[in-house]
Amino acid sequence: MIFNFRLKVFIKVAEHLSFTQAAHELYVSQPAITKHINKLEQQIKQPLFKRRGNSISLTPAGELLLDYACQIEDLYQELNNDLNLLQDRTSGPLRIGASTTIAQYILPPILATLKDRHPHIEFSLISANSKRIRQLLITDQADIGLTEGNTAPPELQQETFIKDEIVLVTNAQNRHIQQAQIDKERLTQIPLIIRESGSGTLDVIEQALKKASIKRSDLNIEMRLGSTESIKNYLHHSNASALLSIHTITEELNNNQLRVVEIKSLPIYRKLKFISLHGQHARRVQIFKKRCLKHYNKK
Amino acid sequence: MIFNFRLKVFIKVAEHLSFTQAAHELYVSQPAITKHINKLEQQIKQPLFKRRGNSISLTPAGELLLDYACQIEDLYQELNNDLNLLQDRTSGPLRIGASTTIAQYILPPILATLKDRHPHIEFSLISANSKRIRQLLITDQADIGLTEGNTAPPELQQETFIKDEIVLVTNAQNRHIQQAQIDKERLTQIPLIIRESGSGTLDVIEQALKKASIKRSDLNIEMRLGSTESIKNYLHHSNASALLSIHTITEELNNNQLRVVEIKSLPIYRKLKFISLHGQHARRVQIFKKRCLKHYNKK
DNA sequence: TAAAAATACTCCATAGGTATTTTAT
DNA sequence: ATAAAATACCTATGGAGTATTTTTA
Repeated sequence: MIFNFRLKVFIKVAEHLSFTQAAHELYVSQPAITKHINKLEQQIKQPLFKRRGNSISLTPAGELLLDYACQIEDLYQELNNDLNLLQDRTSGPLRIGASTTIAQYILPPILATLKDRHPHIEFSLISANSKRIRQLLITDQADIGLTEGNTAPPELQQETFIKDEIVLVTNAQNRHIQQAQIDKERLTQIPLIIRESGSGTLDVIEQALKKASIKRSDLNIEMRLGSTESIKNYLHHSNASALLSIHTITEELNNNQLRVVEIKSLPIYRKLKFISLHGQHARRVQIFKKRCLKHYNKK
Repeated sequence: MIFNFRLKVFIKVAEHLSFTQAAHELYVSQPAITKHINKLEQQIKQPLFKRRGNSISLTPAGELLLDYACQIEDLYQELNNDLNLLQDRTSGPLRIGASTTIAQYILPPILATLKDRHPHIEFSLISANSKRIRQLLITDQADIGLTEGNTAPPELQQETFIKDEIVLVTNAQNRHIQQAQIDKERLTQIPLIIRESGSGTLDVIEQALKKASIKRSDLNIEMRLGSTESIKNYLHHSNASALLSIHTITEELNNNQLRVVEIKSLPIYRKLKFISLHGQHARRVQIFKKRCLKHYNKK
């Protein structure tokens, strides 16, 4: 990916008429935006925005630049597409960014198959939170991202990968919960282990509970733990339960170490998505996506 | 002026198929060019040039990039034109780069008139050698340049300003040369003061002498001095003569301090030129050029 | 007074330089 | 052997960050 970041900054600011907003979408600080715009104004020797303290608008020079900047960005876009097509090889590096759960539980088997079929692709997997993944894509430090389907800035293309389900899990020997199903009122009595706040998984859970009119204070939260692995290990020695992505416990379900308890009329779903920069059509990326989808469709 | 220097580097290298040549024309070092190209290749993840030790050629990716890069540069060009038209004011900064003689003797009166008529233009005058002036223009540290008409890279537009004449000058009281004319054989006997080697003035002199079949060793060089002012001061206390641009001695001719001695059939002329980046159509630049030309035409 | 942009400062990565080595004809 | 590009190393500038201040609706 080759482009002019300063122009991109300008376009974003012009689109939103806000330095702060642009800063968020480009994952840089607001003073960084200020400096880019100042530099541009200095280069063209005239102001691009009229500043009115807490709002801005484009000057005629700004309008003109916006027009050209868009054209230039489009050219860069096209260029990058064509360059990707050209190097369409099944060899070379592929930098995948994935949020923690996906990187730990979903991708490893897929990557194993892929490496087998495409030994010349050099996979590298970065795991980080969703925001950081989006940032990696925008700054061209990753070729493809996999995260929970959060809102993303418009230059990021989203595509559904799979549905994920968050389920109630207990130790398979748990005698406090012997049914395969419970109703949502019962849920509030069960001692629960959940992830620390800030986790993507916890966010979805809270949203679903809200829909079902359950307040977080209604829950009987026994403990918050920092990782899925910690939670699973805790469950092995406790009669508490946890809300976990179904994908994180396939092993333990097969071994009969853990057991899923259905919560009647409270399904918690989320979509896991591929995200990539528009025009990211490199062959390796396509191969990767296709394999991911196939892996889950054959089941 | 706003553009992408790295792309410009690539275009230059692609045009000449030479890193070294591109380095010269862009006034940067060869390793700098190497680094730019490497960076580009890294960004697009494929080589742009095939290196064969002492020659290079474009890869298909290189051909593709060249195509787009030219389009992008053209857009930047147009953009800059339009921006210049927009800010067409008779106020603001005007950065002039001029070679020493021009900056010291030719521009001051012109700038005085101009400041009078356009008090809102903020003139700044940088004096340096011709090469440095060209470099200032290319790197957008000057808006307009004035130098002796040397060869310049193709992105610099040249336009003749005035003809300059290098003349033989002596102290007005010099009793060793009383004629108004001498022939070129006599020239070789006269003790001469000239500029140090490297000076643009000296270059033209040597070329003219060569044409007249006079070797430098034929001349009776009494001393080399570092500036025109030094030479003039020397002449005031000596019976030596000097070859100086006619423009540097107008004052002393009026005061009858110095005297011009014509050398028969050995006129030494050079052209002084405006140089600017193509598409430098800012109003202030036009005003400046027009005033320069007018100043000399009215005479 | 509250929201947004500007400023002050610190830090690090990058672009540039010079000197030298490697490479392919 | 030579011409050209690559490499090594050093320096300075610019871009990014955080914390804070200024501005105006």
